[in-house]
Amino acid sequence: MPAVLAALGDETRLAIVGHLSLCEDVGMVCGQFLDLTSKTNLTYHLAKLREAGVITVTPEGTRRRVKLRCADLDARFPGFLDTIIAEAVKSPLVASISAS
Amino acid sequence: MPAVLAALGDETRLAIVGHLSLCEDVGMVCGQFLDLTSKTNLTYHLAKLREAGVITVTPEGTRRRVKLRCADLDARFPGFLDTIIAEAVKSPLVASISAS
DNA sequence: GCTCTTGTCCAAAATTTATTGAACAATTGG
DNA sequence: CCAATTGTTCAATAAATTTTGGACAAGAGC
Repeated sequence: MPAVLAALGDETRLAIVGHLSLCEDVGMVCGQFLDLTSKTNLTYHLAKLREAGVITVTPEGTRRRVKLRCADLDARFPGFLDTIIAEAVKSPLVASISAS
Repeated sequence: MPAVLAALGDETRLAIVGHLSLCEDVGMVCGQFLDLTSKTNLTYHLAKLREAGVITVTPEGTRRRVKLRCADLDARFPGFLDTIIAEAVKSPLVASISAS
């Protein structure tokens, strides 16, 4: 739990989660978050989220599909994710991703 | 919101919140958390929680009474605090405070 | 086999957080 | 007033996190 909170307690990662919540089923590809930060740094942040159990990253050709682990999180911390994403989507950083 | 998450994404502070949730109305006095860390460091962590809007600290003679801002947090992030403290109270650090 | 795209890995640098210790305020109670 | 209690402030250190750049892996398509 502290790990999940720490993972989400960062503007960049919260923006990623916020945006992932807008396309739960489809997920996204790492490159779509390049407005937020550099490619290398993105790998770092996504690793943090993955280690905390917040997202899954599955290879898909030369890409990687990133998805929010909604069901798992809701099972572990009921209601928690809903509150988080309700706030996360308000971040201006989320809009910056959508716009591109 | 990121500030709140960052504030709670720390074992020590989460333990403080967990224990405060056990005595919501009465609150606690800083000295009661000295099992967790040093006096100086406690001032630091409590400041973090206060700045994030998680607790209030009111002078009471030579002491300071620390309280969880349950109502305010629930108004800002409905359901959030409940999930947090449900997990926070499980921390062994919370038990270490109770025992003393 | 090449090349392009998409990401990762690694080591270094920059930044932020957390922790410590010594000295200092404020209040209480004798 | 004096001493004890309770915390704070400040500057310094330690440690963890974030960011960067260069080189590299792995698949896709020509």
